Amino acid sequence: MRKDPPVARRATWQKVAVRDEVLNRHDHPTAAEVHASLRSTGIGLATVYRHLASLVEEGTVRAVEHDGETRYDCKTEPHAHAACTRCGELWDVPLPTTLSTNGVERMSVLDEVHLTYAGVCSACN
Amino acid sequence: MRKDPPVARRATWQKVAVRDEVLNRHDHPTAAEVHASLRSTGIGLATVYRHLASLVEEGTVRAVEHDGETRYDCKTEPHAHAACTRCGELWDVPLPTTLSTNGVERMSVLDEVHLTYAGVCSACN
DNA sequence: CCTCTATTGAGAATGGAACTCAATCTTAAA
DNA sequence: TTTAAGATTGAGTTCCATTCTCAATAGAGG
Repeated sequence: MRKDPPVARRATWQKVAVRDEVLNRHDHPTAAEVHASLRSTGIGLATVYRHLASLVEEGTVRAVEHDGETRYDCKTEPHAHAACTRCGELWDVPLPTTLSTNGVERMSVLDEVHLTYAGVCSACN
Repeated sequence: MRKDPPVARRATWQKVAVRDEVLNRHDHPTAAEVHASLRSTGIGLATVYRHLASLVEEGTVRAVEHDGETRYDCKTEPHAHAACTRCGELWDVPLPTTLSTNGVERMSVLDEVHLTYAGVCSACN
């Protein structure tokens, strides 16, 4: 008996603010960072989380798990990520043009491929 | 002024138990699952976490982030994972033999490549 | 203006992971 | 052995990201 998830249907100013904030920055912000950027509007943290979830569900933005927290990505086309373990920076890199799915036969429906390179960026090194 | 992390140096029965448990199962258990399996020994959950962390640091086992929790993998050679979003099962798959690192030039030291396929396994479908 | 429902936000709840610290165990010296 | 110094343990606490609860509010359609 699960309650229906709270999916926003109306385009309230809160939803517009959250969407615009994520779409306008390319630095993969966390929910807390989005909330911080919108602090002056008085929006609540729970509302930010709610709208981020619904934007992901709609396919407007993409969620990226990194280092135990969820970051949001304005770029929805398939792509990989690279992360610096020193400074924590996360940036986009193209997905290899050919990616063999050898050994994934047991998967009858392949939805997503998550590829992340971890290392030290040249700035840190 | 950070306290040194508690790295276990002595091979206590607790450490041996945690290591053996992870090395003997191929189902990518979580810390809580390892703790549950060792319940009869009376080992503490914090001790399980500590030894899992030190085993990862030593390179004896490998940590895999999946669905917001850390799972432990007895297989340390480079390989990819596949996860069923329906039943939650996680299994090993080989890494593609050639994986272009196109666009990763900004990374001066490449430590790890994390590749995970997400979808629905044939059993669930 | 009214009613009904969606949405909001403050705060509480959750859950995995890490930390604290007194008690216990080891080691190596005496 | 006996002992002191130091490492390890585990119960409980704390942390932190995220989700949930619920009373209050806002809008849409009458």
